[in-house]
Amino acid sequence: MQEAVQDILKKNQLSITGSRVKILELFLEQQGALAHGDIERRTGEKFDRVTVYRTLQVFLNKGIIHSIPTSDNSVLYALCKDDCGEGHHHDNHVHFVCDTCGTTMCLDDVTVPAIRLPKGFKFSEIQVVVNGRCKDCNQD
Amino acid sequence: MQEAVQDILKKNQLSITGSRVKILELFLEQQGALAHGDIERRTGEKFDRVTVYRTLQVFLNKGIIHSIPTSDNSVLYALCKDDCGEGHHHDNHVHFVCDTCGTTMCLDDVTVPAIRLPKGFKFSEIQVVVNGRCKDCNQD
DNA sequence: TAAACAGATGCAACTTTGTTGCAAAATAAT
DNA sequence: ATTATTTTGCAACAAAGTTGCATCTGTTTA
Repeated sequence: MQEAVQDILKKNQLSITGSRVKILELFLEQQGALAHGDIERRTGEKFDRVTVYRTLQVFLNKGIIHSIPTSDNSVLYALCKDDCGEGHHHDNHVHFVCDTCGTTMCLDDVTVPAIRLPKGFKFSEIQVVVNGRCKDCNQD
Repeated sequence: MQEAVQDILKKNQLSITGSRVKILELFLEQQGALAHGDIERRTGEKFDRVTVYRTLQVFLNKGIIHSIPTSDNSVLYALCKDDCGEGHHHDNHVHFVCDTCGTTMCLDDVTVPAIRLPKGFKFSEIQVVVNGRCKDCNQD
């Protein structure tokens, strides 16, 4: 774990600091997406709010994480797959929000379908967010 | 226009008040989606911020408008088609955000494709937001 | 390894966005 | 026209996000 974290930071030419390590660890040990508030809470408010914002911003810029638009318009972040480089992401997967347990996750195996746009429109990115009931919640 | 507005309000059993009429007019005379801030500005700050929030909330509940999640996580609203009733919407269309002019619009003719979810997952709603360059901006 | 540099952090102050309770005003019903 | 019901505006607040700056930490180089 420690190694993975340091690897990611080094690969992105980021200095290894307390907040970056801790926040990356959170993402690695968690399968779902995290909101800014989650991160503050789960770091035990050890870091300043501003630091968390800036750390997330850096991770976003580097393509380490990506943000997910949700229908209630809260901001969520999730780890990118390795093939996301600086500048542009290619998170070509569907996001799923469970209405029962509230978890938001990446469905890495579900690719975004092609969309036939009207004449004159050109797309650069397509976001698909599915709401429903996740695997775990459907077992009850 | 005036009639259309009053019609919509009556149909939804809402009293006809200044802010509701004005805000509905904004939506009707505009093809794109509106952010809360747009509405405040374009009503000339005639109405209290709180009133605008509450009016939008009422319109949402009644199914007169729907909200659109965007990748930059701002909240946008757009008029629903007539067949949206109170409680649940069926805005089965794709939303488009133009990266050039910033307009967000409903592509009413582009329906949301079926998504094949992994075993155990059940969907209730699917949101598709496409970023790119709109018709108007591609003519330049 | 220590000094020097660059970058990251924390703090304070502030802006923007959204919410709540309540009294006053506007709308609808009688 | 009067009453009852909604809606509105105000004030105060809470949450979310930003900026500038001094201080501290991590990295580099000698």
